[in-house]
Amino acid sequence: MENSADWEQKNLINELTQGMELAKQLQIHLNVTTSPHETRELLVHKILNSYDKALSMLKLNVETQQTAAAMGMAESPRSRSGSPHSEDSDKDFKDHEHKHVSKKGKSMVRWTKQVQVCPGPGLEGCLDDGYNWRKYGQKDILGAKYPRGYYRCTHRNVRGCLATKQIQKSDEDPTLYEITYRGRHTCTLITAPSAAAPLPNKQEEPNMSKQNYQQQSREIQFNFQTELDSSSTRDQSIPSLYLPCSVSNVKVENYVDSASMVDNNFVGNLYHPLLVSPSTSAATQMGSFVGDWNQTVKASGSEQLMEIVSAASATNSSTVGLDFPFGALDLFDPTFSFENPPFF
DNA sequence: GCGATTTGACCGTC
DNA sequence: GACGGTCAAATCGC
Repeated sequence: MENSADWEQKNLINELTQGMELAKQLQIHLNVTTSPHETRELLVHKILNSYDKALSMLKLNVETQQTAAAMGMAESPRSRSGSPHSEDSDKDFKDHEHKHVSKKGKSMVRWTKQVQVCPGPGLEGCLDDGYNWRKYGQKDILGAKYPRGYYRCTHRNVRGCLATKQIQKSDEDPTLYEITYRGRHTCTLITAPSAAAPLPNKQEEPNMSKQNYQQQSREIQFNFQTELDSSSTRDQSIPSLYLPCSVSNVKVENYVDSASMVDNNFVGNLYHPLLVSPSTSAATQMGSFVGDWNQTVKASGSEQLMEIVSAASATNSSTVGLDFPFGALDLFDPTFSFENPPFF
């Protein structure tokens, strides 16, 4: 077992190192204006593949450990659960869900993101994170001027996606929203692109029409899924999508969740439409994780990419945990920071 | 009619 | 007991 672990670790280091080298190459190509677009894309694909492999290794490892640990996991179902075996997928799921709910606060991945929205029409669109959210409650919070909205993933009933989020408007600045994400989207792991199509809910509808957004998101997700599934495919262009107009500050409040890490799919989350833009590819964003976790990367416009890549290249960390729960975490926010680095 | 939202009530945690 | 989180019936909108 010990040898096997060493071997896996070496492979992991190799993949991560390779990813870093590729990121460096990409950086060079980005500095050269004459560099063909295809070359950059190719590098992006390679980086993605490299990190995908690394992630798979990590996941496999974690999964093995967690499966054993989960065997003896205590259950604390809530009293209000209905019949355990119902034809209704909703009820069926709820019963399952109640076994996790009581542990949610402590064990689920939770992170907060502050979003400064742009005033004017389509304001709520800035809050969009690309996922389908359904509001299930609203509550006045003690000491808060504005009520807190509770949202869960639309695919919760059908696919058991446990992701939820809370939106709280700031007291001081009404244009500032604090969005707390809990859990991660498992719907994006199981589903075909059409099923996981991100679509802003009514309150967060962006300027783009609902239909267009949905279609575009589906295409993007599909394209990227295809890309990684078949690394030989090189000639597909990277789809583009607008980025939110928000300025965010992200805090990971409770990173390590062994249970959710098991099904964590970082690469899958990279298909997230908002994680894709012409100027900032998912791969280069991944590079930012290789850097110092205490570092706050601040960048804007085209400089953003370079700084993030630099952060990746400047650090020689090969033991970085890449199993991120940041499904909906907006890695493209011009400003993001992590408190309590989740690793090391 | 169906899906999403609202809102009062319930439950668990501290 | 207070508070936050969730449920579920009622309501709304397409």
